[in-house]
Amino acid sequence: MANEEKSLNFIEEIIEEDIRTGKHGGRVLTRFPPEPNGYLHIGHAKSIVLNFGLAQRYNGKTNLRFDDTNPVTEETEYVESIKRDIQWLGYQWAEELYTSDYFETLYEYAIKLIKKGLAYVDDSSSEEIAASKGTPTEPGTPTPYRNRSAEENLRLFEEMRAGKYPDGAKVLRAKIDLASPNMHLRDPLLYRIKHAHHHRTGNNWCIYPMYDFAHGQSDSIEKITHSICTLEFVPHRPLYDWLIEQLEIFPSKQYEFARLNLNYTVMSKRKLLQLVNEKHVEGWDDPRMPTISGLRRRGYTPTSIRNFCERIGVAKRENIIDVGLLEFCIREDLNKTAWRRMAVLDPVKLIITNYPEGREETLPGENNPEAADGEGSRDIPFSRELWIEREDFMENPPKKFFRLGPGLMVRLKHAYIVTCEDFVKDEAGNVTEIHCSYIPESKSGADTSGLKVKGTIHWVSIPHARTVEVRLYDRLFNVENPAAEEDFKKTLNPDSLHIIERAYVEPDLLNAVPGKGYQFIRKGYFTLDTRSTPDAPVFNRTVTLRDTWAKEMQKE
RNA sequence: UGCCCGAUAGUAUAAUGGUAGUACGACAGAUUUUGGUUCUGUUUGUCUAGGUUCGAAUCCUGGUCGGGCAACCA
Repeated sequence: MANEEKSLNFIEEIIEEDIRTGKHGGRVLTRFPPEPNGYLHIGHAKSIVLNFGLAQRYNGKTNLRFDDTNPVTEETEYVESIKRDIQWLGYQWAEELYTSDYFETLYEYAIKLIKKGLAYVDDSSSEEIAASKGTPTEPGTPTPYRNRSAEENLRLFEEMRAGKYPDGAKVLRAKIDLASPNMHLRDPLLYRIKHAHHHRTGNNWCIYPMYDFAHGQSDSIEKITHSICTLEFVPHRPLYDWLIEQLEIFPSKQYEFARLNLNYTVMSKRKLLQLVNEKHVEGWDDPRMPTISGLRRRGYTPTSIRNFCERIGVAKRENIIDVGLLEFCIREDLNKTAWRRMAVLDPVKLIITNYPEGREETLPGENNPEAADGEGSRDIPFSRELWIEREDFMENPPKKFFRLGPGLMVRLKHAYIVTCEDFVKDEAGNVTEIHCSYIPESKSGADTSGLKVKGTIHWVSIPHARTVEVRLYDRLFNVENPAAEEDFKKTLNPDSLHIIERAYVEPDLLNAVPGKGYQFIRKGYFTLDTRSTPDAPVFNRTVTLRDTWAKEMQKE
């Protein structure tokens, strides 16, 4: 199995073939080209891992290029968040570039096209142009401006740049084929007028290139060898190639893969922005969001996200990945790295009747049972009165219930075996106290009792307990594919956030380090929230533990 | 009904004319001081109809189904 090679995805095959045939001298240069108009999400992570991963694998490099050709939606805040997220994922770009750096070159390219008679200024309105493009089954018709001379086009285009015309008055279009079966070849728009402030070029420009006249050209300027994008750009490829050919510039090639879709969430920036703007979530980094910053705040690790992106594969077929796979990846990582701690989220009091009042013990608890050396241990205070989880006691337990109930015996993790002898209920019928006796010879690490118990439960000593806030998250949407709904917001899960204001934790948890994952034994993985303070600690639940018992109970 | 892309277990993804495999899930069992982890086993698949071939998931043709394309968005 060690010599079994990992199979290649179709892009790796293309690259290996290119290297084999000596294309570009074996050079591999990819790019990650986000538009700075929103935060990166897990779908971008797939693209990042693909682009940067390919470069790493084939001894190449990856540029970070902000595709900032639409000044009205783009902001510096997004630039910063994008850079932070990429680095957090563990990648470093070769160069930080902006399409806006190429505005002058792009303008010259446009001039060249005009001079070749391959572009013209069109005075038609947006509606007129749309109408004249025809339909997929009917060819388009030329507008009255299609046959302007190169000289006139040159003059008009220069005037556009000079600011002589208002927004929408004129556009520059490529002159290709109004009857093309590919709508993108029906004289696509190249430049439009926007008297808008640009986050980098300020007010230097009032004309801005369209995606199709910017992306491929930028790839070419940077000498990108493999320009990898998502499937919706497949029909753009002939235009991508046409422009590079007519401009006679470096022949970058575009390859398309299927974007990531995850069930029970939405992935479009527009929809995510809507959730943020309409306050359905706390912000772009809300732990329920599929954004990189949301996942980070939730407690996901870069390793887990990278593993996820590698496991899902790369192909051209539409897909919807089960969010369970993402959860598997974070559990897999955290299981190996998270330190174990005890926390009681829904407390009920347990009194050890034969344990002397006022007596205390300090018990050792290994930090990480998955590590060979346990990664050391912390001290856990133990006493006569403990908080335990309410669900760990049942008045009338079913046969396979390996926890507490009248007469039942369990081990208190890292401590003693106790037997339940009695319990107290209030007038409403709620259990308020559970009375147990402990077996002194059963102390963890020095057990001479010879007893074997099926269940082990976690606990927190009441006099030593610290109080923290705990936030439990569930999926944001109740349906698998919210985007397919008429109104996706109607399928928001109203219970996606459950706040426990007072949970009891062992004292050492106050030493928790931001960014580190902790396993609350038997409850799940948690991490400090970014809004947590030493005076008011807040923990986010990253993911629950697998719970076969809960599944068993659900069957009945 | 113009053009383009795609179709392999529940979900993804391999097999590049020669044994349909892997991961996650599901199910069963073993281990376990976390009903966690780990380990073992089981289950489920080539959209369809033809054709080429000794042999087809793979090549060809027709069909079916899914997705995309007619923003002064990217």
